[in-house]
Amino acid sequence: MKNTISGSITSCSFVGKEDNRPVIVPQEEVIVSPSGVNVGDYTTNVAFQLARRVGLAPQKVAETICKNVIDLPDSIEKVEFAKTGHINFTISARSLQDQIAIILEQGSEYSRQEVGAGKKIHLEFVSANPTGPLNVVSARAAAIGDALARLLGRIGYEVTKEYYVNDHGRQVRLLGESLLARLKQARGEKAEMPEGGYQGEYLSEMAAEIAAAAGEDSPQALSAAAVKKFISLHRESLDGYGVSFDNWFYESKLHADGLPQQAMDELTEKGHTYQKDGAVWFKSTDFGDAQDWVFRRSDAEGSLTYHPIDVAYHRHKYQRGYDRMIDLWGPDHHAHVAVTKAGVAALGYQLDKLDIIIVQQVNLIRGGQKVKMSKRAGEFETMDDLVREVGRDAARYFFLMRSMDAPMDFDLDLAVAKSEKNPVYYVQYAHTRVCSILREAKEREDGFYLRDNAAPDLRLLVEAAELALIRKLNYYPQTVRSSAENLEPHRLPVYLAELATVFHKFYAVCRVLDSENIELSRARLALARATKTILADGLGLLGVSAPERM
RNA sequence: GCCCCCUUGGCUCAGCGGAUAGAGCGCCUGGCUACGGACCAGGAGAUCGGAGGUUCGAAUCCUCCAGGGGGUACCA
Repeated sequence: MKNTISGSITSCSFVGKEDNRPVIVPQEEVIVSPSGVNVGDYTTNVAFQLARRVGLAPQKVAETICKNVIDLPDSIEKVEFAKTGHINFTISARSLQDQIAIILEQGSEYSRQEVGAGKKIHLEFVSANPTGPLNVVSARAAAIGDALARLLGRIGYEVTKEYYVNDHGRQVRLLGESLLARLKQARGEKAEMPEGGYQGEYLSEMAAEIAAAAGEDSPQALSAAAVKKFISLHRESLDGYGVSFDNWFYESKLHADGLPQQAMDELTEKGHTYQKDGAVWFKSTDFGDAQDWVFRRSDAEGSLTYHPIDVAYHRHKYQRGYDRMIDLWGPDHHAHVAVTKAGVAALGYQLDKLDIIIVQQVNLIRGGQKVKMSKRAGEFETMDDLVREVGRDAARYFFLMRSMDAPMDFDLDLAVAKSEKNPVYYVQYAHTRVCSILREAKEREDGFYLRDNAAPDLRLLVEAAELALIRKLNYYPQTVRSSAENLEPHRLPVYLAELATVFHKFYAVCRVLDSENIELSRARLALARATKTILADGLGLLGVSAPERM
């Protein structure tokens, strides 16, 4: 609908001053939604842009444009200019009413758009190390990544969700050594944790089980068994959270194919590395980074650090032919964004295809106090703990409510509260209410559904509350699109909360089931069902359930 | 030191260069003989961290400053 109006504006012309030279309105993004004042459904600022070019006041320009608008689509009831210079468009009631039939017919396809045109997006998220349970930041990233994947899919992208598994290298070896130490300690033998080893209590708890699976007590066998175990635990946690991945990519595969070494050699050949202190450094400062990084250690084997491996991994993504790659990383990887991009650029790949986004920290708040999460055993909250405590719906909704680039306070008390204070219930309750009405309609003798086969007369929906509700429904596709395109899934919960509000207002004012007025009841039932469709679809995109009863 | 993120009512946050900056919580008033009161109506409460700049127009873009957070390993 937005496009239709845009089309009508771009095709109208403005006659300039003395020379009568027609000035065509620029075909830029000129339509914006009105904010604040209730002036119409769409507004445009073209008059401001043209004012200077033609040497007239914006209001005069707006007035002239309004008077010369031609080919106004039927969907627009009126075009007005404001004294500020804005030109406002109001969608006709008729066109709004028709939206209901469209929503009911299209269902979740109502928000389907083809702006992605089948382009392939690679979305990597969570990618936690298989050395411990998933934490709350992983839970945040999982909620966001999963919602983004659905949103991008909805607007026509082909999305691949990938989980990168660090199953190779130093931290894996360390994990095996830590386990061995724990095992020995459990047997009463004297054993020291290796330097920088994994202290977490979960390791002691799992040591015996892992040892049994490993079959032998070598660090190698133990770490392999532990990695396997943690990967399956991660998978379980994510399953319980409703998040699945299309692909689990193992770092060991990169090594098996010799890709990190190859990337390293190539960077050296191209002159992007240098020797210092016995190590090989990559000149990432040449590509805008704040510092250079060691890529090959000075140890006896000349082993590679994490960075060239990650560069190789990203090159592998490029080679797989994605049009765009999006990584969601935790705040602890902050400094690595620049070096990874630098490495990719040094190998000659286009950086504009790659977005590395940092999902910021999560502070758990209980009783108004920050929950302390030290690295010491048992003192950090895992993703499973969180989900167990607040439930999957509240966890996902809370994470998705907030913009991902700001650290967030997660109020545990609010998330568990089964009350009006809890934002996720507010939205779900709207859905439940519709379901309740629909149940009632079925049970009643009035035959709201079965009176006849004719479609309900949507022209009966003329109340302000009814039209306001349809207006909000009509706005849904744009919300989906902007959430997806801007990689800002939090816009959707904001919208859903607004939709719930408009519905609750409608509910307060407009009785849906009225035996005295069957035709109106049927029309309002259609509106209620359309609302249910959008609420359920929106919640579904967020991975949050839309309950029939609460 | 350097890099990144954040700063909007008492609190937690929306806000897409445009009109009178919006929600929720908390606080104060009201509202169920009806399809679920986990709801609705109304009120108080904001010099959008500060100073410059760009612009017809800035919470939004740019620069500087301040405060908060994170990072700055030959760990990942």
